Amino acid sequence: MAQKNILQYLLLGLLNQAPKTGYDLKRVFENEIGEFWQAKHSQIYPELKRLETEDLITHIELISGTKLKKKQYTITPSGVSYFNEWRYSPTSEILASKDEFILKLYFIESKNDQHLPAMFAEQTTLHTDKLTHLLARKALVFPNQATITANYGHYLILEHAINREQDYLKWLATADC
Amino acid sequence: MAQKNILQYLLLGLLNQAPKTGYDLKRVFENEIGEFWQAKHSQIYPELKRLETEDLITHIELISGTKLKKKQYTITPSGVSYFNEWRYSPTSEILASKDEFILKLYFIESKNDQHLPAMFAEQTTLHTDKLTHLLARKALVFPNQATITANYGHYLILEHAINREQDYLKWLATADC
DNA sequence: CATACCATGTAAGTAGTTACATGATTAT
DNA sequence: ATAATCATGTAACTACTTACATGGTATG
Repeated sequence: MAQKNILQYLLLGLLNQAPKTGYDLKRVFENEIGEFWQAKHSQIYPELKRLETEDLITHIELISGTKLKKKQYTITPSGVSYFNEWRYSPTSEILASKDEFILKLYFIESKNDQHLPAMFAEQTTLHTDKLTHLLARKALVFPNQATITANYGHYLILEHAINREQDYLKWLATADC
Repeated sequence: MAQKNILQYLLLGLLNQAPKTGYDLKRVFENEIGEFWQAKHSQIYPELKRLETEDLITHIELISGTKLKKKQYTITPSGVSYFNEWRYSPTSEILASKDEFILKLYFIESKNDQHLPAMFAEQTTLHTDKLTHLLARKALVFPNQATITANYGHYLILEHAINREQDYLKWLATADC
């Protein structure tokens, strides 16, 4: 995945919602959008610096407590238009999803391979755990209609993640026999 | 995706089925397993060279026509055991699927956003085309039960890809309203 | 005879991970 | 006081893409 620099748009989009620090952004990747994009702090901090040199964002320094410095980034007007350009442009390519389990399945030669049941059982556990976690998050973050309306995009993405796990589990159940 | 070198296992697994040239391998990525892993020839050829220095594969030179040289790679016994180690080891981590469309959705603020219908329509077209293509491939490659039995892993992976597109389309249909 | 495909390679660059490094604050 | 978390950064490396480069073969 070395080509489009989608990270920059995500950072701009997140800063377009509200000013944030690098650490705040890092946490968004760990939580809400982590299901569909990952970024470590070691990638986020340099990218924020680069975006600032491009005048797409600016920062001010805040002090937490007595001496802990943090940089709060804000999107600039040109940052907003650069973000909107991406946001409302066609999304033609379906980005690759890589699935190591499916690849291992590819090398199975027979329906009766003795390893198949254990492999399916393992994935079922894994995806069940993930689904449970996502459902718990949904219940926590969206307890009522007002919270959904206030964070509609986040809701959509979480719903999609839940849907994806449910379908994956359904496939595991039917494929394994 | 910079960490596990899954490509090496895929190359070994494919050579474990039968000896192949780099170009043969390149085509497998374009066709059968391209739905779940991608690799360009510029990544495949150097990796084959590396695997040979590790004594996991060897090659002989063949001549096509009168002078076109090609290298046919064969897996070695240590290559087979290295492959099997991966193949039958637990697959604990669910690898990230990156979806640019879902990320764009994340930044939608309201259910009534005027851009939503066009965005969903575009994705519906995209995934419908992909599904059509996959179904055509299935009909072509697996015309009868014998072809399924002979390439069971390939069948499983293609079925999963079809299933995934169907579920994605189902979600697009219900989420868009 | 030209186009598409077969066949192999390298170079340069971008994206992303892991590890190294440091220090402050909050909760237990 | 100690562990978890807040907060920011860089260095080294691996994975992957795009572009450059070359030449043979088969089909119409």
